[in-house]
Amino acid sequence: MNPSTSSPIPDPTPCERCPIRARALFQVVSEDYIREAQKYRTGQYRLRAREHLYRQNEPAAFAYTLYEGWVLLYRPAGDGSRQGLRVALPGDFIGYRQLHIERVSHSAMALTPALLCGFPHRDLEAMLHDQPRLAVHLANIQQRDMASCQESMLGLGRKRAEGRVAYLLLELFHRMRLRGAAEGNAIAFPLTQEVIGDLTGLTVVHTNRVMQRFRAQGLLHCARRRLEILDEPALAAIGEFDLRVVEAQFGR
Amino acid sequence: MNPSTSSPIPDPTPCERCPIRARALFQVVSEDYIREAQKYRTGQYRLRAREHLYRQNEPAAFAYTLYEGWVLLYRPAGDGSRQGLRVALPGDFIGYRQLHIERVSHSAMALTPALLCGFPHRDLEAMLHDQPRLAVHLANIQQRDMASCQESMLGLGRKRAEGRVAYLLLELFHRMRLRGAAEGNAIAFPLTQEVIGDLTGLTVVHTNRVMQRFRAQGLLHCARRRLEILDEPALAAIGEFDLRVVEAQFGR
DNA sequence: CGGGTATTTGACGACTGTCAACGCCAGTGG
DNA sequence: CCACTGGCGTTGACAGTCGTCAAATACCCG
Repeated sequence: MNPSTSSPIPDPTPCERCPIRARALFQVVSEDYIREAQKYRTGQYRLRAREHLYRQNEPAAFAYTLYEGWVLLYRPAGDGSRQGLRVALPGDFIGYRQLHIERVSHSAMALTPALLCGFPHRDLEAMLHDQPRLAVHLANIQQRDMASCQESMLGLGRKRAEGRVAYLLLELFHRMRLRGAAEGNAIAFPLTQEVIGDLTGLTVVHTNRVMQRFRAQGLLHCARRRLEILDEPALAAIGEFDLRVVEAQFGR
Repeated sequence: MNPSTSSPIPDPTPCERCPIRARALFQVVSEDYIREAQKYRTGQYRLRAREHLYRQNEPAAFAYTLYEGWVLLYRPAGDGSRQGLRVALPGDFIGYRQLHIERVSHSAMALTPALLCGFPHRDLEAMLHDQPRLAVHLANIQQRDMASCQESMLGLGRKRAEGRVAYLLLELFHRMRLRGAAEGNAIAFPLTQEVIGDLTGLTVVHTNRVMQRFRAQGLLHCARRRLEILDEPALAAIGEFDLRVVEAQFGR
């Protein structure tokens, strides 16, 4: 559980003005408005691997755009385990929460060194009022997350271990591919089997057995923080993975 | 699976102008605006129990406010089973989907006779532009649904059968109670054990065994479409149910 | 009263978790 | 260069939760 010794609030260090356009959220807002707002409101944050961006029940002050690295969003469970909710990849929008409500419902931990742009909720709300298009876009982002969340519920409730793992791996592979980060049929892949287990509702031990079966059947090759998809049709069948759905959700 | 014989599109019959204020979504919009918009845009729909409001992959044209009855939102699974996503109760907002994207990701079926207010997506989008407060409010509704969805993921991935069922029953009881629809520690409860199984990722048979154990232990009494909570503390412990969380999400 | 729907029961087995231990590998420090 | 350390992956034995199949019973509504 949350160690009471360490500060619950991570210590991201805001740096110079964020150099990148916060693609995920602000792409629909006029450039002028962004420039105006970001000039004094946006900070840049760096996290080391395993560092938390925020934790459940913290008063959340910022929303973020992930620029570099992978971040795990998860819900801590009562017994000390955790349920992975989503893996945020570069370009993703993180940490929006109900306006006027104090606390975040989940935790966010960097899986790799990560670079993020932060934006205060307070200002975000103001921008929503000034820029209706932004609000519509935000609603769409949320709706996309929602569809992904429902897909996960289907997996957790109705698929067996192999199906859940196969789906997760293919989803991550294609999300990376869609942002041009694949090398052929391989991607950089920083997830440990423990994290895969967290995301699929499995134990490490069982995750390991599934991965080994996949490897033995020549479906994939996963080692040294790289994942190579060797037999996508087979994996897609096992995981009931539909590329068109993922492209519609995460493609653009 | 979906019987190819019956029309995939249900046949809701729009009636006279919706007499109720669409509380869930439009409560923040000026009364004048609502009157203006609803005068010619909103229709009323009636469903019988088991009738579908819409089905997955249908081109969705409407969003709805549920006025009377219970509606099950679910994702059909490949093997003909289904994963329940959420139970919509009177007052809930249903069916918003990504603007500009054609198809709904899930299905919605009435569990009881139901009465709904429909609102075309096209007009909703226009209203979002005109009424920024509405957009913020919509984002909040979505965020609330998102938190509920994450809670479900935690349950499906990390709790065992008894915990999932206990949580579901308490959640539904308190959601009904919060809208004044409880009689003491009992509510009208139209869910069959099959639907409970759909929502908790269990089979009917196992759901039945869990329910019987609860009954044998004197934790609840469930029969004749009524649910009575006899030992809430025990159920809350089993389901890791936190009333404050649910009140924060569904209260108001 | 009859037919369909919902609940219940039993036997059986598979999937997955638990516990405990071992091995591999990279980074670190001597 | 080597020993040490911690993280991660791997293995085996075993238990139990939960699914499957099949059938009987209870309930509801026309």
